[in-house]
Amino acid sequence: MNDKPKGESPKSATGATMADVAALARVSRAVVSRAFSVDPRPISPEKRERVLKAAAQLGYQPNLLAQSLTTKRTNLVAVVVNHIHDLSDLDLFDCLLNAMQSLGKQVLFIRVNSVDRVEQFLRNGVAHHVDAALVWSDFADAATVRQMFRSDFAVMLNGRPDPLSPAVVPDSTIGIRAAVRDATEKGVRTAALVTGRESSPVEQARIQIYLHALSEHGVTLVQTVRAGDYTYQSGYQAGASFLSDKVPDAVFCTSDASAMGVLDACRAHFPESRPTRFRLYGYDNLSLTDFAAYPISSVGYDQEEFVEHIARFVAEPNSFTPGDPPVSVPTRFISRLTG
Amino acid sequence: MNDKPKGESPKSATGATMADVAALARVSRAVVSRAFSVDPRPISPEKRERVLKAAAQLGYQPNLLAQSLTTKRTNLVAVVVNHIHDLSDLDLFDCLLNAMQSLGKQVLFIRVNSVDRVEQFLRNGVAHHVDAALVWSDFADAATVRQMFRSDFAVMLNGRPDPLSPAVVPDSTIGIRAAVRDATEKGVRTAALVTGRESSPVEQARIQIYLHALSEHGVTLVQTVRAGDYTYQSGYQAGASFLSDKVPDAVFCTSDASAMGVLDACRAHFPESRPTRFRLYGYDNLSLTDFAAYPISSVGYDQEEFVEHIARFVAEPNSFTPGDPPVSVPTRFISRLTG
DNA sequence: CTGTTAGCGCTTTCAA
DNA sequence: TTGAAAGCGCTAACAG
Repeated sequence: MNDKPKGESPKSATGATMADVAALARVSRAVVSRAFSVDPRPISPEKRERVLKAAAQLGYQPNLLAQSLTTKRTNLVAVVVNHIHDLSDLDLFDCLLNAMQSLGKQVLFIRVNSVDRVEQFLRNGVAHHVDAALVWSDFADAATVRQMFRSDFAVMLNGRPDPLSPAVVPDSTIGIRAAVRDATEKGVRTAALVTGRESSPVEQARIQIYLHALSEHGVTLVQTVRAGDYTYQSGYQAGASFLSDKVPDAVFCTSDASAMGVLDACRAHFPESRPTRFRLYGYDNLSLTDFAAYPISSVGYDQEEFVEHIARFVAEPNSFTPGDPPVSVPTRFISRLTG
Repeated sequence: MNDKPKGESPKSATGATMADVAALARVSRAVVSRAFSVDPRPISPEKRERVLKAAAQLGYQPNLLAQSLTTKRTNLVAVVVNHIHDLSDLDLFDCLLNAMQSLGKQVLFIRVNSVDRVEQFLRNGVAHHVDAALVWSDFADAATVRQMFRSDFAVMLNGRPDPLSPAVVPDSTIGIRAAVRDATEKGVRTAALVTGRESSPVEQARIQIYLHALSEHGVTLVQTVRAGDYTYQSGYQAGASFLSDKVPDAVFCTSDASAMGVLDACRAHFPESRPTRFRLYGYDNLSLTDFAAYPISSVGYDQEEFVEHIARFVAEPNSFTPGDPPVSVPTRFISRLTG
């Protein structure tokens, strides 16, 4: 109890500052700094004790913004997305948020649904000072991201790898091949492919893998339907293609959302719980495919595992060496009623 | 083109600073500050021109962290949630993110799925310095939030209003009454209520409104099923209650997710596309209820409108005066196949 | 309109 | 081990 701190009085509006604590504990500000430092710094136990006590008394909180001015580290991580409409995002982001927070990072969500927004963020915001940027949005390549955020550390998750940045990508090959194999084992000989937004590199790659897997297993691709984007609605429209007499043995969709649309479009005409005229395969393994109404066979990866890789890169940036190949997370085939 | 800036050379690692620009443009740092200020400050057009040009040349970006050290404003807004599992979140957060960014704010997502996490955030992070906290999580009251974030500006969206903080709440009454009225008009006399996590004040209030609306319309509540939380799975389990011969005329669920579960549970036994033995009403008006498989009559509010109110509070904190009542956003009833 | 001068709250040499 | 002092990058009076 120091009844007369000699520094200026704590301004409750702003919160107590280091100077207030230093005055109360009768030490220098430097000592306060050391007392709060995470890595060991020279300080006598008694003084540390005094400081901590004084801090508690004043309700002192180190100002991390001020801190970051000198340390150049903000404990902020940016998550850059096109939007968060996609159902698949929900499952992932909760997991991600949790992981980042466990690392002591706080997550800045940045939505860039068009390229012209990029400019806006260059002007605006604290975003420049994040420790790392986790990039889902495919609006930009790694180079752009690295300059957009002053951070030199971007983790690419948008299928646009870059030798200078770490990347994590699901390895669709395994899962898709398993799906196609499953189909052939059930007698599928012809197939249709329902694709999403083809400007996305991820989608491009996925399509190639399907094409390859199909030909590899001797399945003839008789039809390709561009469904516009990964939405239910686009899938529903695409579904109209499969109502005629002449339908392929199987329909592969590059997203579960589209597959759900296809399924419902068929149900609108033939009220079975699954399309009996063809087998249906989705992609993403949305938690929704566990709902009874959408028992869609799908391809997915372990999101915890995916996020773990990201977290590792964030926690130990040095675990990445320029030139390292993208980390790949295996996918697997999940069989459900439609497949 | 100044071929010899007289200040220190720009350190490309950190990025150019105000001093670099000032040197290049041959003005004082204060002038640079003014040139970049949003609100009008005295500066001659020529000098502003020179500064902007120099800045462009150097790729200078004002450091908003440093800025906030003096201005006490960070342009950061915290969104505090329990988690982002709920399907209803998806629709809302994208909208919110967009709105905040339009205001030039960046959004910090903070996930506090348990009360003990609060402590962690008190120690950690930049969160203390946000300009505003938008609170969905019901883990804490306004007072706690106000001290958790040093910000004195919290917007309560969790149904825990506080005289000192603005709040926005959906006015469930309108929509729920409309739903019940719709039911009675269709001959409903008895009803069951499927409830969610009752520790949530929002849920508590919602239940009361249902009870009131039911009795008001002369509908007898014959059964209440606690479905645990707002999930499909809990709804599915609850659905078992409605498979016997003796079922109520209508089942009201306090969330669409539960209603979807109830619907599928019934379908598992009676393969109609809607439960023919009772009418089914949900709540939230999830975009999923527009999917053909879940044509659930529901109660919802206009999310754009909801978010607009929030945005207004953030943009003009003074539009709130302590003691003001919560802003309420009307809900409406959306009739679909099941209702 | 402009430049000078203090800070904002904290970290980090560098002597003591 | 400690404290003084010099910044980090920027804003905000205050004279001129």
